[in-house]
Amino acid sequence: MGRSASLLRGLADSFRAVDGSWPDDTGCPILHVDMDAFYASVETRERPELLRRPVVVGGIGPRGVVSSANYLAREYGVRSAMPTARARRLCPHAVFVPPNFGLYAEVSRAVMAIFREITPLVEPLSLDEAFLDVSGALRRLRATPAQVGADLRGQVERTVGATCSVGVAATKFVAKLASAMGKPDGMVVVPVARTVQFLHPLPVSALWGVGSRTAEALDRVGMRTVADVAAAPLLRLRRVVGDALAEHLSALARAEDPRPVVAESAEKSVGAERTFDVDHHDRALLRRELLRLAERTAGSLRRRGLRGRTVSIKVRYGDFTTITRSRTLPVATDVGQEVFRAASALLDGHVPAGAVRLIGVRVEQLVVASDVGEQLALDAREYGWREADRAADSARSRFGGGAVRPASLLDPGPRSPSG
DNA sequence: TCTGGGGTCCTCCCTCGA
DNA sequence: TCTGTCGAGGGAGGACCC
Repeated sequence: MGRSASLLRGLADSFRAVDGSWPDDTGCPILHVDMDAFYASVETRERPELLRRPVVVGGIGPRGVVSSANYLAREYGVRSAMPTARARRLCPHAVFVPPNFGLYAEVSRAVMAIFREITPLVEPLSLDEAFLDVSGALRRLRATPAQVGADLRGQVERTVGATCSVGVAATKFVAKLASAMGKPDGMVVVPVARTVQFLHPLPVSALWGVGSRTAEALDRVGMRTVADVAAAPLLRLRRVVGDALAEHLSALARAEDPRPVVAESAEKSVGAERTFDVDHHDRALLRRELLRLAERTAGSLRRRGLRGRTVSIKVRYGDFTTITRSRTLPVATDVGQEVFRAASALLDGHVPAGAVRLIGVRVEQLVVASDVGEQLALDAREYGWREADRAADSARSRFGGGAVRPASLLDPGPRSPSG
């Protein structure tokens, strides 16, 4: 461990909750709760024989990547987003499991229900993490935020049999950093008065919105820590990362993050994509896959009670160059055939030939279906397809997902990691 | 090392109408 | 009638997050 790493470790330890005591949590109503190696934990819970074995959840095909790895697998260098093939080389004796998102969603619902018993102000970020604003619940619970966090951790473990880590702070950004420092199975509390001391030694990549590209750009001008960003004049930062990101990073680096915990937020787009096991040139095959993805996307829209106006397709070639093409429809739709027609026209008219690695469909500019009603502009053809889609949805809910599908999809299609 | 899938947000460029 | 400007909205691409 290098000097700066051990410095950070020492810093984290000074904020950690140990044996029922923790730093001053006055004015720290924001909790960030993050399940530890969530998918791998759920798999282990379902299959106790996996206990004490390295477990890797991810795509098991030749182009799969790791979604989650338990801490035993991480000791071998396995990380999420790593190609599964590399994970196999690093840890050949690990158990590799394909993801079961239905199961994870079910466990996630149980976890979120625990959070909502504490406060209605729960903002889920994904299946395995959420922000909670407990400021309104403290009096009722007769507890401080850190006590709420400690109780919640026990309750989650007893109810779903998996551990979580909690960050307690005055703002969302700091609470999120704190929970990451608490991992695994720990809690970190960042007192208001020590927030800057907590933030400033961290690398710029700790800032929300700084990935590898932005970190490189900041490094080129000598900004390597959060303290460097906090001290930088806004004009200089703007020149490096653009106006919006500069404002955002400068505020975060100075511990300013006024974003509230928002219990519900409207979805902006819905889509589906697929990476093939091998690259494909065949347009007929690509079009069939596009139909499958369009039907899946439209199904997701209908389940959510949404329709969308803009249909976009994404094509990634074998050399990883990626293009997107989009078209805005006159009226919003949730009909698979309508989405497919737009997507197919984009593929035929705007996508150069080549070896295609990935193809995807996305629908944007979403509106709530019940707000739209049956549009007057709807022509007889689309009305017919919508009725057909509804009948198919109802058959699928009774007889299973594969019960109804377009005739052109009756052949199994090209193989992929996701099936 | 060789890069999934589902998303959000930002920037830049272009077109169109006022 | 022609030209310039400005803002809105669409489209494309990229970075980022989990």
